[in-house]
Amino acid sequence: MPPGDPLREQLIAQFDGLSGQLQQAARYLLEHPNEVALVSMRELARHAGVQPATMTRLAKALGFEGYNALRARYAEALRHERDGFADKARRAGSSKIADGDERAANLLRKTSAQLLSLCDPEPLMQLNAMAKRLAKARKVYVVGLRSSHVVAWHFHYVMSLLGERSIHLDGPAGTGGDALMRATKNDVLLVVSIQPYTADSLVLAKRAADQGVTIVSITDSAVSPLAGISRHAVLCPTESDSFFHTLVPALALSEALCALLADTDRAATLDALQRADEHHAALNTYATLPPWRHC
Amino acid sequence: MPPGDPLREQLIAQFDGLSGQLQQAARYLLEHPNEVALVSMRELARHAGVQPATMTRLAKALGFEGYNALRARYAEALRHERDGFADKARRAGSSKIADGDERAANLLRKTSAQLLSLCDPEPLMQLNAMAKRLAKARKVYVVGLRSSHVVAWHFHYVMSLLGERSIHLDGPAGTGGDALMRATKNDVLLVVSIQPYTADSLVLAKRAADQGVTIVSITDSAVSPLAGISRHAVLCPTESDSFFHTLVPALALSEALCALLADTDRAATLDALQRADEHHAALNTYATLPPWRHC
DNA sequence: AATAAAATGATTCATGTGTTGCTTTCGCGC
DNA sequence: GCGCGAAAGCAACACATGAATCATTTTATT
Repeated sequence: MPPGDPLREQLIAQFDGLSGQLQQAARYLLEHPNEVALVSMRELARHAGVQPATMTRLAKALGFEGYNALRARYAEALRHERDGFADKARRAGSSKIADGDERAANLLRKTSAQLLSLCDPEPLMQLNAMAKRLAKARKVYVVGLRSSHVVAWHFHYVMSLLGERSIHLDGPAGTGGDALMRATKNDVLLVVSIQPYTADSLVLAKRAADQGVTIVSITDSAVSPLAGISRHAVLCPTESDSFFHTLVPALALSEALCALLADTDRAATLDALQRADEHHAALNTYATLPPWRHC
Repeated sequence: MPPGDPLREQLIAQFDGLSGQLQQAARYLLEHPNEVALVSMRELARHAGVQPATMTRLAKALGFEGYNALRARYAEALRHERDGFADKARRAGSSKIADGDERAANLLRKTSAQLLSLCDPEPLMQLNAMAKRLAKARKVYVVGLRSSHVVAWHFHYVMSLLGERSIHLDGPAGTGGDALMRATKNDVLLVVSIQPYTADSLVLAKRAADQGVTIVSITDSAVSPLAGISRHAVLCPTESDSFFHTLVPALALSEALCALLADTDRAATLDALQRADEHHAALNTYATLPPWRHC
């Protein structure tokens, strides 16, 4: 559909070689590219003032297998128009890549696009609001079970470098939720859960909500069980071509959240990192020095 | 399709009153609004993991005459979104994006680009080679400490769904590395470590290498201490504008690795997932069903 | 525990779809 | 005027689609 689209160019290039009815059909495609995928061929033909068969013939004249192939091409253009970079991304990996490499490349490209989709105004707004709410909490409890453990743990780990406000609800022998008993109305519970939602997470969140604790969540849908009870919910895509859902967008959100929180009090952050640095230096935790030396 | 769309709101509002299959269908509509008008009802139902009839029922539950009316509504939204797209792009830089929004967007965009950079031939090749090596290992030991715990744990979690070849070197009271004592030359140790490299990880890797265990690693540099002793090393970017290094690319690599491994024996994978599914169903682990039902 | 009610799955059906082969029309040189 | 070839219209077909119906399972209620 955009002026630079290769199909559009082809249509224009071949136009003069087409004849009568084909031209009329082609003209309609050029002028109403978005209609193509949204209505049936017969209806499209009616609008274009052309016989249905002409559309089939045009498709073949353009080198497509049949009309459906042409239609699919327009549908694809519609899907990816929002992010015009999609073509760029697709072309990027077009060089000589091996059989199995293509599989991995597709997974990574798709995930990359999902991260970009998080830059839409809506998730950004929620993320920012969540950061503000977390910043003024007395304590921040964090829970994320099973696959979501990845995100919850990472959030807690980073926050624990910055202070002692974060409490990870993840103890052995099922004691994970116990710390919540001391939660107050000034506290916030960050719940991370994506489909399939772990039952324990939901129970814990519900209990906390009843206690008056503010719930914020990183989850995957506006109709997630968490979205209803959350003060703020950031929605992240999780779809993947593999058999499990991807956690990469959720983790990226967690990192962004941590960055925003660290920004709210730069002085305190630097001070905390200084202490952490000294601590780890004394213990020889690291084989090389932490990287925030030169910030 | 936009967050404020009345149909979307209605869908969310009515969601709790819907039942089972209807909810699953509704969820798919919410998460893939642009697909609705672009594919047939039956195909949509397949993607949503739902019977075709369910889509008809959902349409009527939402007050539409039939599915076609619903579909027309989505088609209209698609048409209008594109109209609105023009001026949205026009005032893109100007409008109300809060200060913190830009910060988060920058982080996410940068991370997204880093994922794309993993689609270069070099990392893909390494990743594929690593997957092949892991596929024929007797046991796969996994270690990743501190921030890298995120990646190591995720890899182990997914692999544990697929079988019992994976062993996570992460026990309490410093016993994490003990399992390595039983490692043989037929085993592989996957080490995840980025700067600053945790000393314990390196010690463990060195010991394993001396035992004759094959080392593969996800790390951040060709001159990482791990790269030298690794049979295969996938390098991932970790740079971030925040004070900590990003783990998102490393996690994405882990996911891709898992997908490649799952692909090597599809039958076994599906069988293992079936078992996992039954297990969790019996225990009521999840509040909703795992998503791989309809693959 | 038994029954009713609702939800889900499977089957069937009428309709609309894209396609194809055939007929008709049109343009053009002889 | 007459054939000739390409383009355009037409109608029938095979097939997929959305919807309606009935059977089965699940869930709730008494």
